[in-house]
Amino acid sequence: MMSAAAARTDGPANFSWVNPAVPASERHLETHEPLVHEGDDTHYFYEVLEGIVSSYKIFADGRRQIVSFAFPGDLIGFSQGNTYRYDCEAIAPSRVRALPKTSLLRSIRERPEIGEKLLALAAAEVAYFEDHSINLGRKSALERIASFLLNIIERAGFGDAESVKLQLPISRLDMADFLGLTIETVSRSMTKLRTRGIIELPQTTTLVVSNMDRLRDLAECDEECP
Amino acid sequence: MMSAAAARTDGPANFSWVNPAVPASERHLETHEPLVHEGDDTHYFYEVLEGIVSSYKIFADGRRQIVSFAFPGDLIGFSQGNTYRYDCEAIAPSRVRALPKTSLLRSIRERPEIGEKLLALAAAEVAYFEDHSINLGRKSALERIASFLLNIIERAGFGDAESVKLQLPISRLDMADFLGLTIETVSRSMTKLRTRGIIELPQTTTLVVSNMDRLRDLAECDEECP
DNA sequence: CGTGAGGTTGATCGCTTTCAACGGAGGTGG
DNA sequence: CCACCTCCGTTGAAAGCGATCAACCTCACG
Repeated sequence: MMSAAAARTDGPANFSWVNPAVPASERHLETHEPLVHEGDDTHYFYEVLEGIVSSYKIFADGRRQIVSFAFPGDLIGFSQGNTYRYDCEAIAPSRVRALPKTSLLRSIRERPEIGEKLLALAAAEVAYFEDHSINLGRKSALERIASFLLNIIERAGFGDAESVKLQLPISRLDMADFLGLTIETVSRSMTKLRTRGIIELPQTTTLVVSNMDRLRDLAECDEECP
Repeated sequence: MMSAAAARTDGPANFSWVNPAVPASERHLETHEPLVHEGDDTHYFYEVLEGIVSSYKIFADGRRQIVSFAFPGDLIGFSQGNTYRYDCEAIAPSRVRALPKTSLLRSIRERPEIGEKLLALAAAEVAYFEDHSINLGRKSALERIASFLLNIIERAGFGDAESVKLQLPISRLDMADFLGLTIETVSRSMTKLRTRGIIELPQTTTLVVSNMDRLRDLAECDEECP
Protein backbone atom coordinates (compact mmCIF):
# COMPACT_ATOMS: atom_id res chain seq x y z
CA MET A 1 0.00 0.00 0.00
CA MET A 2 1.24 3.48 -0.80
CA SER A 3 1.16 6.08 1.92
CA ALA A 4 0.20 9.68 1.37
CA ALA A 5 3.44 10.98 2.83
CA ALA A 6 5.50 9.15 0.25
CA ALA A 7 4.10 10.65 -2.91
CA ARG A 8 4.23 14.42 -2.66
CA THR A 9 8.01 14.51 -2.51
CA ASP A 10 8.17 16.63 -5.64
CA GLY A 11 5.70 19.05 -4.14
CA PRO A 12 2.81 20.65 -5.98
CA ALA A 13 3.25 22.80 -9.05
CA ASN A 14 3.66 26.48 -8.32
CA PHE A 15 3.47 29.75 -10.12
CA SER A 16 6.81 31.20 -9.20
CA TRP A 17 7.60 30.91 -12.90
CA VAL A 18 4.95 33.48 -13.70
CA ASN A 19 7.09 36.48 -12.98
CA PRO A 20 9.71 36.50 -10.27
CA ALA A 21 9.43 40.26 -10.13
CA VAL A 22 5.73 40.14 -9.33
CA PRO A 23 5.04 40.85 -5.69
CA ALA A 24 3.28 37.84 -4.23
CA SER A 25 2.05 37.87 -0.67
CA GLU A 26 1.10 34.78 1.28
CA ARG A 27 -1.90 34.37 3.49
CA HIS A 28 -3.00 31.77 6.01
CA LEU A 29 -6.59 30.65 6.29
CA GLU A 30 -8.32 28.69 9.04
CA THR A 31 -11.08 26.21 8.28
CA HIS A 32 -14.20 28.12 7.16
CA GLU A 33 -12.28 31.35 6.85
CA PRO A 34 -13.40 33.22 3.74
CA LEU A 35 -10.92 34.17 1.03
CA VAL A 36 -13.12 36.17 -1.32
CA HIS A 37 -16.80 37.00 -1.58
CA GLU A 38 -19.11 37.01 -4.54
CA GLY A 39 -18.91 40.44 -6.14
CA ASP A 40 -15.38 41.21 -4.94
CA ASP A 41 -13.16 42.77 -7.56
CA THR A 42 -10.75 40.30 -9.11
CA HIS A 43 -7.59 42.16 -8.14
CA TYR A 44 -5.78 38.96 -7.27
CA PHE A 45 -5.56 35.40 -8.37
CA TYR A 46 -4.72 32.96 -5.61
CA GLU A 47 -2.48 29.98 -5.83
CA VAL A 48 -3.23 27.37 -3.20
CA LEU A 49 -0.01 26.29 -1.50
CA GLU A 50 -1.47 24.11 1.23
CA GLY A 51 -4.90 22.90 2.32
CA ILE A 52 -8.15 23.05 0.34
CA VAL A 53 -10.18 26.07 -0.74
CA SER A 54 -13.76 25.74 -1.93
CA SER A 55 -15.81 28.06 -4.08
CA TYR A 56 -19.56 27.82 -3.70
CA LYS A 57 -22.92 29.44 -4.11
CA ILE A 58 -25.73 29.62 -1.57
CA PHE A 59 -29.29 30.15 -2.77
CA ALA A 60 -31.84 32.36 -1.05
CA ASP A 61 -33.55 29.26 0.36
CA GLY A 62 -30.34 27.86 1.84
CA ARG A 63 -29.36 25.31 -0.79
CA ARG A 64 -25.61 25.29 -1.32
CA GLN A 65 -23.52 23.99 -4.19
CA ILE A 66 -19.76 23.77 -4.00
CA VAL A 67 -18.52 24.54 -7.48
CA SER A 68 -14.93 23.41 -7.03
CA PHE A 69 -12.23 22.45 -4.61
CA ALA A 70 -8.82 24.03 -5.13
CA PHE A 71 -5.94 21.85 -3.98
CA PRO A 72 -2.27 22.79 -3.67
CA GLY A 73 -1.04 23.86 -7.09
CA ASP A 74 -4.46 25.02 -8.24
CA LEU A 75 -5.14 28.61 -9.25
CA ILE A 76 -8.27 30.46 -8.12
CA GLY A 77 -9.82 33.30 -10.02
CA PHE A 78 -8.79 33.07 -13.64
CA SER A 79 -12.23 31.84 -14.68
CA GLN A 80 -13.66 35.05 -13.31
CA GLY A 81 -14.15 38.32 -15.10
CA ASN A 82 -13.70 41.59 -13.23
CA THR A 83 -15.52 40.35 -10.14
CA TYR A 84 -15.64 36.99 -8.40
CA ARG A 85 -18.79 35.10 -9.18
CA TYR A 86 -18.72 32.90 -6.07
CA ASP A 87 -17.68 32.93 -2.45
CA CYS A 88 -14.43 31.15 -1.69
CA GLU A 89 -13.35 29.82 1.68
CA ALA A 90 -10.95 27.31 3.14
CA ILE A 91 -12.43 23.97 4.16
CA ALA A 92 -9.21 22.98 5.91
CA PRO A 93 -6.31 25.04 7.29
CA SER A 94 -4.75 26.48 4.15
CA ARG A 95 -2.06 28.72 2.77
CA VAL A 96 -2.49 30.75 -0.40
CA ARG A 97 -0.32 33.12 -2.40
CA ALA A 98 -1.94 36.21 -3.87
CA LEU A 99 -0.86 37.07 -7.43
CA PRO A 100 -1.78 40.50 -8.78
CA LYS A 101 -4.06 39.89 -11.72
CA THR A 102 -2.93 42.75 -13.91
CA SER A 103 0.77 41.99 -13.73
CA LEU A 104 0.06 38.30 -14.36
CA LEU A 105 -1.92 39.14 -17.48
CA ARG A 106 0.58 41.74 -18.58
CA SER A 107 3.35 39.19 -18.38
CA ILE A 108 1.55 37.16 -21.06
CA ARG A 109 2.47 39.81 -23.59
CA GLU A 110 6.09 39.70 -22.65
CA ARG A 111 6.37 35.95 -22.36
CA PRO A 112 3.91 34.03 -24.53
CA GLU A 113 4.82 30.74 -22.87
CA ILE A 114 2.99 32.01 -19.79
CA GLY A 115 -0.14 32.34 -21.84
CA GLU A 116 0.38 28.82 -23.06
CA LYS A 117 0.79 27.51 -19.56
CA LEU A 118 -2.31 29.29 -18.33
CA LEU A 119 -4.17 28.01 -21.35
CA ALA A 120 -3.17 24.45 -20.55
CA LEU A 121 -4.33 25.02 -17.00
CA ALA A 122 -7.65 26.35 -18.20
CA ALA A 123 -8.06 23.44 -20.58
CA ALA A 124 -7.47 21.02 -17.73
CA GLU A 125 -10.06 22.80 -15.66
CA VAL A 126 -12.60 22.60 -18.47
CA ALA A 127 -11.86 18.89 -18.85
CA TYR A 128 -12.35 18.45 -15.13
CA PHE A 129 -15.73 20.18 -15.23
CA GLU A 130 -16.81 18.11 -18.21
CA ASP A 131 -16.24 14.95 -16.23
CA HIS A 132 -17.88 16.45 -13.19
CA SER A 133 -21.01 17.34 -15.11
CA ILE A 134 -21.25 13.70 -16.14
CA ASN A 135 -21.07 12.74 -12.48
CA LEU A 136 -23.77 15.19 -11.50
CA GLY A 137 -26.00 14.54 -14.47
CA ARG A 138 -26.08 10.80 -14.81
CA LYS A 139 -24.46 8.96 -11.93
CA SER A 140 -26.15 7.50 -8.86
CA ALA A 141 -25.17 8.62 -5.36
CA LEU A 142 -22.89 5.63 -4.88
CA GLU A 143 -21.22 6.15 -8.25
CA ARG A 144 -20.68 9.85 -7.53
CA ILE A 145 -19.00 9.06 -4.21
CA ALA A 146 -16.82 6.45 -5.89
CA SER A 147 -15.86 8.87 -8.66
CA PHE A 148 -15.08 11.57 -6.12
CA LEU A 149 -12.87 9.36 -3.97
CA LEU A 150 -11.11 8.04 -7.05
CA ASN A 151 -10.49 11.55 -8.27
CA ILE A 152 -9.03 12.63 -4.92
CA ILE A 153 -6.75 9.61 -5.03
CA GLU A 154 -5.63 10.36 -8.58
CA ARG A 155 -4.96 14.01 -7.75
CA ALA A 156 -2.80 12.80 -4.88
CA GLY A 157 -0.82 10.66 -7.32
CA PHE A 158 -2.01 7.22 -6.22
CA GLY A 159 -4.16 6.44 -9.22
CA ASP A 160 -2.24 3.32 -10.17
CA ALA A 161 -2.02 1.75 -6.75
CA GLU A 162 -4.04 -1.35 -5.84
CA SER A 163 -4.80 -0.04 -2.41
CA VAL A 164 -4.36 3.35 -0.86
CA LYS A 165 -4.39 5.01 2.54
CA LEU A 166 -4.71 8.76 2.84
CA GLN A 167 -6.15 11.62 4.83
CA LEU A 168 -9.48 12.97 3.59
CA PRO A 169 -9.85 16.37 5.24
CA ILE A 170 -13.23 17.02 3.65
CA SER A 171 -16.38 16.90 5.76
CA ARG A 172 -19.48 14.96 4.75
CA LEU A 173 -21.29 18.24 4.28
CA ASP A 174 -18.68 19.55 1.86
CA MET A 175 -18.69 16.30 -0.08
CA ALA A 176 -22.49 16.41 -0.20
CA ASP A 177 -22.61 19.99 -1.40
CA PHE A 178 -20.02 19.26 -4.07
CA LEU A 179 -21.75 16.13 -5.33
CA GLY A 180 -25.30 17.45 -5.22
CA LEU A 181 -26.32 15.12 -2.40
CA THR A 182 -27.17 15.35 1.31
CA ILE A 183 -24.92 14.43 4.24
CA GLU A 184 -27.14 11.45 5.01
CA THR A 185 -26.81 10.07 1.49
CA VAL A 186 -23.05 10.58 1.54
CA SER A 187 -22.84 8.80 4.86
CA ARG A 188 -24.98 5.91 3.67
CA SER A 189 -22.93 5.57 0.48
CA MET A 190 -19.70 5.48 2.46
CA THR A 191 -21.11 2.74 4.66
CA LYS A 192 -22.20 0.85 1.59
CA LEU A 193 -18.67 1.02 0.19
CA ARG A 194 -17.43 -0.15 3.58
CA THR A 195 -19.80 -3.11 3.90
CA ARG A 196 -18.94 -4.14 0.36
CA GLY A 197 -15.30 -4.33 1.37
CA ILE A 198 -14.16 -1.63 -1.04
CA ILE A 199 -13.02 0.90 1.56
CA GLU A 200 -12.26 1.10 5.28
CA LEU A 201 -12.67 4.11 7.54
CA PRO A 202 -10.43 3.76 10.61
CA GLN A 203 -11.31 7.37 11.41
CA THR A 204 -13.79 9.51 9.56
CA THR A 205 -10.94 11.52 8.05
CA THR A 206 -8.78 8.52 7.19
CA LEU A 207 -9.66 6.70 4.01
CA VAL A 208 -8.32 3.28 3.13
CA VAL A 209 -9.24 1.91 -0.26
CA SER A 210 -8.62 -1.81 -0.16
CA ASN A 211 -9.98 -2.60 -3.59
CA MET A 212 -9.19 0.08 -6.16
CA ASP A 213 -10.45 -2.04 -9.06
CA ARG A 214 -13.97 -2.27 -7.68
CA LEU A 215 -13.88 1.44 -6.85
CA ARG A 216 -12.92 2.15 -10.45
CA ASP A 217 -15.67 -0.11 -11.76
CA LEU A 218 -18.20 1.75 -9.67
CA ALA A 219 -16.88 5.14 -10.72
CA GLU A 220 -16.92 4.19 -14.40
CA CYS A 221 -20.39 2.67 -14.07
CA ASP A 222 -19.13 -0.69 -15.25
CA GLU A 223 -20.39 -2.48 -12.15
CA GLU A 224 -22.35 -5.66 -12.88
CA CYS A 225 -24.89 -5.39 -10.08
CA PRO A 226 -25.00 -1.86 -8.69
CA MET B 1 -41.15 41.36 -28.55
CA MET B 2 -37.79 40.87 -30.17
CA SER B 3 -37.49 38.46 -33.03
CA ALA B 4 -34.63 36.07 -33.55
CA ALA B 5 -33.85 37.40 -36.99
CA ALA B 6 -33.20 40.90 -35.71
CA ALA B 7 -30.36 40.24 -33.33
CA ARG B 8 -27.65 38.30 -35.10
CA THR B 9 -26.96 41.08 -37.56
CA ASP B 10 -23.36 41.33 -36.39
CA GLY B 11 -22.96 37.59 -36.83
CA PRO B 12 -21.17 35.26 -34.44
CA ALA B 13 -17.55 35.70 -33.46
CA ASN B 14 -15.12 33.86 -35.66
CA PHE B 15 -11.54 32.75 -35.62
CA SER B 16 -10.35 34.18 -38.88
CA TRP B 17 -8.11 36.40 -36.75
CA VAL B 18 -6.18 33.37 -35.60
CA ASN B 19 -3.92 33.18 -38.58
CA PRO B 20 -5.04 34.10 -42.05
CA ALA B 21 -2.32 31.87 -43.44
CA VAL B 22 -3.63 28.81 -41.65
CA PRO B 23 -5.49 26.51 -44.01
CA ALA B 24 -9.01 26.17 -42.69
CA SER B 25 -11.43 23.80 -44.37
CA GLU B 26 -15.16 23.88 -43.92
CA ARG B 27 -17.43 20.91 -43.43
CA HIS B 28 -21.18 20.42 -43.44
CA LEU B 29 -22.89 18.12 -40.98
CA GLU B 30 -26.40 16.71 -41.05
CA THR B 31 -28.37 16.16 -37.86
CA HIS B 32 -26.84 13.24 -35.93
CA GLU B 33 -23.80 13.20 -38.16
CA PRO B 34 -20.68 12.59 -36.07
CA LEU B 35 -17.81 15.09 -36.12
CA VAL B 36 -15.26 13.30 -33.95
CA HIS B 37 -15.18 10.15 -31.84
CA GLU B 38 -13.79 9.57 -28.38
CA GLY B 39 -10.16 8.62 -28.76
CA ASP B 40 -9.61 10.45 -32.04
CA ASP B 41 -6.37 12.39 -32.24
CA THR B 42 -6.84 16.10 -31.69
CA HIS B 43 -5.42 17.18 -35.02
CA TYR B 44 -8.04 19.85 -35.46
CA PHE B 45 -10.05 22.27 -33.45
CA TYR B 46 -13.45 23.05 -34.90
CA GLU B 47 -15.16 26.39 -34.96
CA VAL B 48 -18.91 26.11 -35.27
CA LEU B 49 -20.16 28.45 -37.99
CA GLU B 50 -23.78 27.37 -38.09
CA GLY B 51 -26.04 24.94 -36.25
CA ILE B 52 -25.36 23.16 -32.95
CA VAL B 53 -22.78 20.48 -32.19
CA SER B 54 -22.99 18.36 -29.04
CA SER B 55 -20.29 16.47 -27.22
CA TYR B 56 -21.45 13.58 -25.08
CA LYS B 57 -20.62 10.34 -23.36
CA ILE B 58 -22.58 7.11 -23.45
CA PHE B 59 -22.14 4.57 -20.66
CA ALA B 60 -21.98 0.83 -21.13
CA ASP B 61 -25.55 0.55 -19.83
CA GLY B 62 -26.89 3.14 -22.26
CA ARG B 63 -27.06 6.21 -20.06
CA ARG B 64 -26.03 9.31 -22.00
CA GLN B 65 -24.85 12.71 -20.80
CA ILE B 66 -24.39 15.62 -23.15
CA VAL B 67 -21.41 17.55 -21.84
CA SER B 68 -21.86 20.68 -23.92
CA PHE B 69 -23.56 22.29 -26.85
CA ALA B 70 -21.38 24.29 -29.21
CA PHE B 71 -23.18 27.16 -30.90
CA PRO B 72 -21.96 29.36 -33.74
CA GLY B 73 -18.79 31.10 -32.59
CA ASP B 74 -17.85 28.34 -30.15
CA LEU B 75 -14.63 26.40 -30.46
CA ILE B 76 -14.52 22.62 -30.04
CA GLY B 77 -11.47 20.74 -28.90
CA PHE B 78 -9.23 23.07 -26.96
CA SER B 79 -10.20 21.48 -23.65
CA GLN B 80 -8.86 18.18 -24.95
CA GLY B 81 -5.34 16.82 -24.73
CA ASN B 82 -3.92 14.79 -27.57
CA THR B 83 -7.12 12.82 -28.07
CA TYR B 84 -10.77 13.75 -27.88
CA ARG B 85 -12.37 12.61 -24.66
CA TYR B 86 -15.92 12.56 -25.97
CA ASP B 87 -17.93 11.90 -29.09
CA CYS B 88 -19.14 15.00 -30.91
CA GLU B 89 -22.01 15.18 -33.36
CA ALA B 90 -24.36 17.73 -34.84
CA ILE B 91 -27.84 17.91 -33.32
CA ALA B 92 -29.02 20.19 -36.10
CA PRO B 93 -27.75 20.80 -39.63
CA SER B 94 -24.42 22.50 -39.03
CA ARG B 95 -21.33 23.96 -40.61
CA VAL B 96 -17.90 23.85 -38.97
CA ARG B 97 -14.45 25.09 -39.87
CA ALA B 98 -11.48 22.85 -39.09
CA LEU B 99 -8.43 24.64 -37.66
CA PRO B 100 -5.17 22.72 -37.51
CA LYS B 101 -4.29 22.46 -33.85
CA THR B 102 -0.53 22.73 -34.17
CA SER B 103 -0.50 25.86 -36.25
CA LEU B 104 -3.05 27.46 -33.94
CA LEU B 105 -0.90 26.73 -30.91
CA ARG B 106 2.27 27.76 -32.72
CA SER B 107 0.73 31.10 -33.54
CA ILE B 108 0.47 31.81 -29.82
CA ARG B 109 4.25 32.16 -29.70
CA GLU B 110 4.28 34.63 -32.52
CA ARG B 111 1.28 36.61 -31.43
CA PRO B 112 0.65 36.58 -27.68
CA GLU B 113 -2.70 38.28 -28.07
CA ILE B 114 -3.97 35.04 -29.57
CA GLY B 115 -3.07 33.26 -26.35
CA GLU B 116 -4.91 35.95 -24.45
CA LYS B 117 -7.98 35.57 -26.60
CA LEU B 118 -7.98 31.80 -26.25
CA LEU B 119 -7.46 32.20 -22.52
CA ALA B 120 -10.48 34.47 -22.28
CA LEU B 121 -12.44 31.90 -24.24
CA ALA B 122 -11.34 29.14 -21.88
CA ALA B 123 -12.18 31.26 -18.85
CA ALA B 124 -15.67 31.84 -20.22
CA GLU B 125 -16.08 28.12 -20.74
CA VAL B 126 -15.01 27.37 -17.18
CA ALA B 127 -17.46 29.98 -15.91
CA TYR B 128 -20.18 28.37 -17.98
CA PHE B 129 -19.46 24.94 -16.52
CA GLU B 130 -19.41 26.35 -13.02
CA ASP B 131 -22.93 27.63 -13.47
CA HIS B 132 -23.98 24.39 -15.14
CA SER B 133 -22.72 22.31 -12.24
CA ILE B 134 -24.93 24.38 -9.95
CA ASN B 135 -27.87 23.57 -12.19
CA LEU B 136 -27.13 19.87 -12.18
CA GLY B 137 -26.24 19.65 -8.51
CA ARG B 138 -28.91 21.65 -6.76
CA LYS B 139 -31.76 22.69 -9.00
CA SER B 140 -35.08 20.94 -9.51
CA ALA B 141 -36.19 19.75 -12.92
CA LEU B 142 -38.32 22.84 -13.48
CA GLU B 143 -35.53 25.17 -12.40
CA ARG B 144 -33.05 23.42 -14.70
CA ILE B 145 -35.35 23.81 -17.68
CA ALA B 146 -35.91 27.46 -16.83
CA SER B 147 -32.15 28.04 -16.49
CA PHE B 148 -31.51 26.27 -19.76
CA LEU B 149 -34.09 28.24 -21.72
CA LEU B 150 -32.88 31.47 -20.18
CA ASN B 151 -29.32 30.63 -21.11
CA ILE B 152 -30.27 29.89 -24.71
CA ILE B 153 -32.07 33.20 -24.84
CA GLU B 154 -29.10 35.08 -23.40
CA ARG B 155 -26.69 33.41 -25.83
CA ALA B 156 -28.97 34.56 -28.63
CA GLY B 157 -28.72 38.12 -27.34
CA PHE B 158 -32.26 38.54 -26.00
CA GLY B 159 -31.42 38.45 -22.32
CA ASP B 160 -32.87 41.89 -21.62
CA ALA B 161 -36.12 41.51 -23.48
CA GLU B 162 -39.43 41.20 -21.65
CA SER B 163 -40.70 38.59 -24.04
CA VAL B 164 -38.96 36.59 -26.70
CA LYS B 165 -39.77 34.38 -29.66
CA LEU B 166 -37.15 32.10 -31.15
CA GLN B 167 -36.47 28.76 -32.75
CA LEU B 168 -35.33 26.02 -30.40
CA PRO B 169 -33.82 23.35 -32.63
CA ILE B 170 -33.01 21.04 -29.72
CA SER B 171 -35.03 17.87 -29.18
CA ARG B 172 -36.47 16.87 -25.81
CA LEU B 173 -34.01 14.01 -25.69
CA ASP B 174 -31.02 16.29 -26.16
CA MET B 175 -32.31 18.70 -23.54
CA ALA B 176 -32.88 15.80 -21.16
CA ASP B 177 -29.43 14.34 -21.67
CA PHE B 178 -27.85 17.74 -21.16
CA LEU B 179 -29.80 18.52 -18.00
CA GLY B 180 -29.55 15.09 -16.41
CA LEU B 181 -33.26 14.40 -16.79
CA THR B 182 -35.54 12.18 -18.88
CA ILE B 183 -37.59 13.20 -21.89
CA GLU B 184 -40.77 12.72 -19.88
CA THR B 185 -39.60 15.07 -17.14
CA VAL B 186 -38.53 17.66 -19.70
CA SER B 187 -41.89 17.40 -21.39
CA ARG B 188 -43.77 17.71 -18.11
CA SER B 189 -41.68 20.71 -17.07
CA MET B 190 -42.33 22.44 -20.38
CA THR B 191 -46.08 21.94 -19.96
CA LYS B 192 -45.83 23.23 -16.42
CA LEU B 193 -44.15 26.41 -17.72
CA ARG B 194 -46.89 26.62 -20.31
CA THR B 195 -49.81 26.19 -17.91
CA ARG B 196 -48.24 28.77 -15.61
CA GLY B 197 -48.32 31.25 -18.47
CA ILE B 198 -44.56 31.70 -18.61
CA ILE B 199 -44.01 30.27 -22.07
CA GLU B 200 -45.97 29.29 -25.15
CA LEU B 201 -45.17 26.55 -27.65
CA PRO B 202 -46.87 27.24 -31.00
CA GLN B 203 -44.79 24.41 -32.39
CA THR B 204 -42.49 22.15 -30.45
CA THR B 205 -39.49 23.89 -31.98
CA THR B 206 -40.82 27.40 -31.51
CA LEU B 207 -40.42 28.91 -28.08
CA VAL B 208 -42.23 32.02 -26.96
CA VAL B 209 -41.38 33.36 -23.54
CA SER B 210 -44.17 35.67 -22.53
CA ASN B 211 -42.92 36.39 -19.03
CA MET B 212 -39.15 36.65 -18.83
CA ASP B 213 -39.24 37.89 -15.25
CA ARG B 214 -40.91 34.79 -13.93
CA LEU B 215 -38.58 32.63 -16.01
CA ARG B 216 -35.64 34.42 -14.42
CA ASP B 217 -37.10 33.98 -10.94
CA LEU B 218 -37.45 30.27 -11.55
CA ALA B 219 -33.96 29.96 -12.97
CA GLU B 220 -32.43 31.86 -10.07
CA CYS B 221 -34.46 29.86 -7.56
CA ASP B 222 -36.08 33.00 -6.21
CA GLU B 223 -39.59 31.76 -6.84
CA GLU B 224 -41.98 32.19 -3.90
CA CYS B 225 -43.98 29.00 -4.34
CA PRO B 226 -42.15 26.58 -6.63
C1' DC C 1 -18.76 15.68 33.13
C1' DG C 2 -21.55 18.59 30.26
C1' DT C 3 -21.82 20.51 25.72
C1' DG C 4 -21.82 20.91 20.87
C1' DA C 5 -20.38 19.66 16.30
C1' DG C 6 -20.05 16.06 13.03
C1' DG C 7 -21.36 11.45 11.68
C1' DT C 8 -24.46 7.32 11.44
C1' DT C 9 -28.76 4.95 11.11
C1' DG C 10 -33.87 4.43 10.79
C1' DA C 11 -38.60 5.69 8.98
C1' DT C 12 -41.23 8.20 5.87
C1' DC C 13 -42.06 11.40 2.08
C1' DG C 14 -41.82 13.21 -2.51
C1' DC C 15 -39.76 14.18 -6.91
C1' DT C 16 -38.08 12.05 -10.80
C1' DT C 17 -37.84 7.79 -13.24
C1' DT C 18 -39.82 3.96 -15.29
C1' DC C 19 -43.30 1.62 -17.77
C1' DA C 20 -47.07 2.19 -20.76
C1' DA C 21 -50.43 4.13 -23.88
C1' DC C 22 -51.79 7.70 -26.91
C1' DG C 23 -51.49 11.60 -30.41
C1' DG C 24 -49.82 14.43 -34.06
C1' DA C 25 -46.58 15.60 -37.92
C1' DG C 26 -44.16 14.12 -41.83
C1' DG C 27 -42.92 10.66 -45.31
C1' DT C 28 -43.84 6.77 -48.32
C1' DG C 29 -46.26 3.80 -51.23
C1' DG C 30 -50.48 1.72 -52.77
C1' DC D 1 -55.71 10.88 -52.02
C1' DC D 2 -55.45 8.24 -48.25
C1' DA D 3 -53.72 4.30 -45.55
C1' DC D 4 -49.79 3.21 -43.07
C1' DC D 5 -45.65 3.82 -40.61
C1' DT D 6 -42.22 5.98 -37.89
C1' DC D 7 -40.42 9.54 -35.02
C1' DC D 8 -41.16 12.67 -31.49
C1' DG D 9 -43.72 14.59 -27.92
C1' DT D 10 -47.34 14.26 -24.33
C1' DT D 11 -49.84 12.28 -20.56
C1' DG D 12 -51.03 8.79 -16.95
C1' DA D 13 -49.95 5.33 -13.29
C1' DA D 14 -46.68 3.04 -10.52
C1' DA D 15 -42.04 2.35 -8.66
C1' DG D 16 -37.66 3.79 -6.74
C1' DC D 17 -33.95 6.61 -5.19
C1' DG D 18 -32.53 10.17 -2.57
C1' DA D 19 -34.40 13.89 0.58
C1' DT D 20 -36.38 14.92 4.81
C1' DC D 21 -37.33 14.36 9.62
C1' DA D 22 -35.73 12.39 13.71
C1' DA D 23 -33.03 9.82 17.06
C1' DC D 24 -28.70 8.33 18.57
C1' DC D 25 -23.65 8.00 18.74
C1' DT D 26 -18.82 9.57 19.11
C1' DC D 27 -15.33 12.52 20.10
C1' DA D 28 -13.03 16.84 21.17
C1' DC D 29 -13.03 20.46 24.31
C1' DG D 30 -14.08 23.49 28.11
